[in-house]
Amino acid sequence: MPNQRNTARPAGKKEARMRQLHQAVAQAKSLHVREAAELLDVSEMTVRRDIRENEDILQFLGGHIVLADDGSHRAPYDLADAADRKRPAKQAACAACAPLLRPQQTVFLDCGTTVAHLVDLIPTDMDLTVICYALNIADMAVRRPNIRLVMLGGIYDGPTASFYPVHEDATLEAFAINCAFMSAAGVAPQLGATCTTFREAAVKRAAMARAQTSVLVVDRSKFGQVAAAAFAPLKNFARIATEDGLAPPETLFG
Amino acid sequence: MPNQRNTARPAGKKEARMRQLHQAVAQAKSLHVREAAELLDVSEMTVRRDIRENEDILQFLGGHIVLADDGSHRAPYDLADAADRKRPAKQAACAACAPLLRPQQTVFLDCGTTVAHLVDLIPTDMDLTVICYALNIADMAVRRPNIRLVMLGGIYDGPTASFYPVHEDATLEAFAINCAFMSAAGVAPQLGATCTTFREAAVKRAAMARAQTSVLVVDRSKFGQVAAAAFAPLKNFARIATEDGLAPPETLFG
DNA sequence: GCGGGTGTGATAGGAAATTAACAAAAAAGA
DNA sequence: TCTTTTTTGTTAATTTCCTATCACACCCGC
Repeated sequence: MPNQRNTARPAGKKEARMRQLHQAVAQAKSLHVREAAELLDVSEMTVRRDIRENEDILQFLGGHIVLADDGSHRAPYDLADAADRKRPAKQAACAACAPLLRPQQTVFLDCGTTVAHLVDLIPTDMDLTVICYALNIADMAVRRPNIRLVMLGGIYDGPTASFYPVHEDATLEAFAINCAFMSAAGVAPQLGATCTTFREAAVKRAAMARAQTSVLVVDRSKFGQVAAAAFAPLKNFARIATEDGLAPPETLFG
Repeated sequence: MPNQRNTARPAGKKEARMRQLHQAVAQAKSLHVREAAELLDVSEMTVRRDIRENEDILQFLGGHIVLADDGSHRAPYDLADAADRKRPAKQAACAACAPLLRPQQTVFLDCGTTVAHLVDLIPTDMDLTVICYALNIADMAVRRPNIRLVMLGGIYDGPTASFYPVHEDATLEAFAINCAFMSAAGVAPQLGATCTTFREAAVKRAAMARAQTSVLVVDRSKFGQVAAAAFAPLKNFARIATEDGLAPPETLFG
């Protein structure tokens, strides 16, 4: 299986085209096939083929190319990441922890594409307060009239589509969080849950500190991975949700 | 002028349909004509006609209905408001104050659809720090790699698509604003610039307090109007930008 | 009840987009 | 170098969308 490369990326013309296309579409919000073809200097047919092979990244909408899936991943520009992302697994993990949602509760939703799927699983008649700091999450939550949305502001970071506080942020202190749904770039037995940047870790820790319960939502491909910034030992999570369902952290890693 | 009703609204079948359609599209982000037709229980042809008459609200994109103008006004759900909005005037007002932008500056962009057009007028090679608290502004600014975006967080308010702080917000205090581009619901000689809610006024005042210069960006239809919350006398603005260009506040209202 | 107007539905023509199939070109491997 | 495989371009056929036109139903004023 030659598609098992998650680190080095030996170019590949297709991938380069998709990357450029994705950036152009993200910027313009929609691009006509014809324009895309001459931008990439290939035939219209090739553009169609490229997009069909990455249907979960870009999509056709009547001759125009748009971001797929309500642009819920407008954030992860990198197609290497985009390609290895397993959306079904992430959705399944979210489905596993959706039953934890209770009406009138306040929940924290972490950044990334994983917990974003949780928004779709909130019943349309369940009143809920959602606290987030990622733009893709906010974008989705805003469409739900039954959700009271609270956003933590700060400086925008493109790769995570999130805002990071410039000082200490007092917003979180105004809320008591019933359940924090956290994502992670890596999950390992000793190092616990890790993410890529330290300021991201700081926000995560702040949220978990104010949460009654924390749930880690990851697909199993994150197991054994380690990223630069550790933000919580596994003991701090009441449950870990994966595509295989909810499990207490002790039962993982033997 | 029978379109001067901003409170009572005597139904109108078309208007009711558009309202429902707009809500459905805002929620689903895109809706096929066929689905829309059976949702409204009218013919496909009627849906097309409805949308063509309100092209600045909803738009066709190859058989699918999407929010017009990149969803930059995802906020103002109310079609009565949406109908009276004059986009060209607002764009012209923004064009008038675009020359005030300087590289490396920090600017504040107020909420609403008016100053949103200013984002489109920022040259793609001009590095700029933009501070905002409205989701539609953030949505647009994020697409520009040359913009450093700062967002003020808080509780989301649907009608203005903005976030209002839960406590005092320390974020603004970390920045020095070169120019604040403000919007208003009304502009009147004695009462100055007014907006609809008091918490909106509070944010506006806080921003202007930290700004070297403030510019009021409005179309002339706002002149003589008065809303509930006054946030600044006209003297506090260095310039007022309308579709007729930039003018000092003294020259208006004789 | 009788026109005039408006709003709505149905049909057909043309334009555009999507698909499929095949040929040419490029890349990879032996 | 030659073959094999992959990738790309072209063309044609099919489907889909868009527009225009006409016909019918409804509402109002007279």
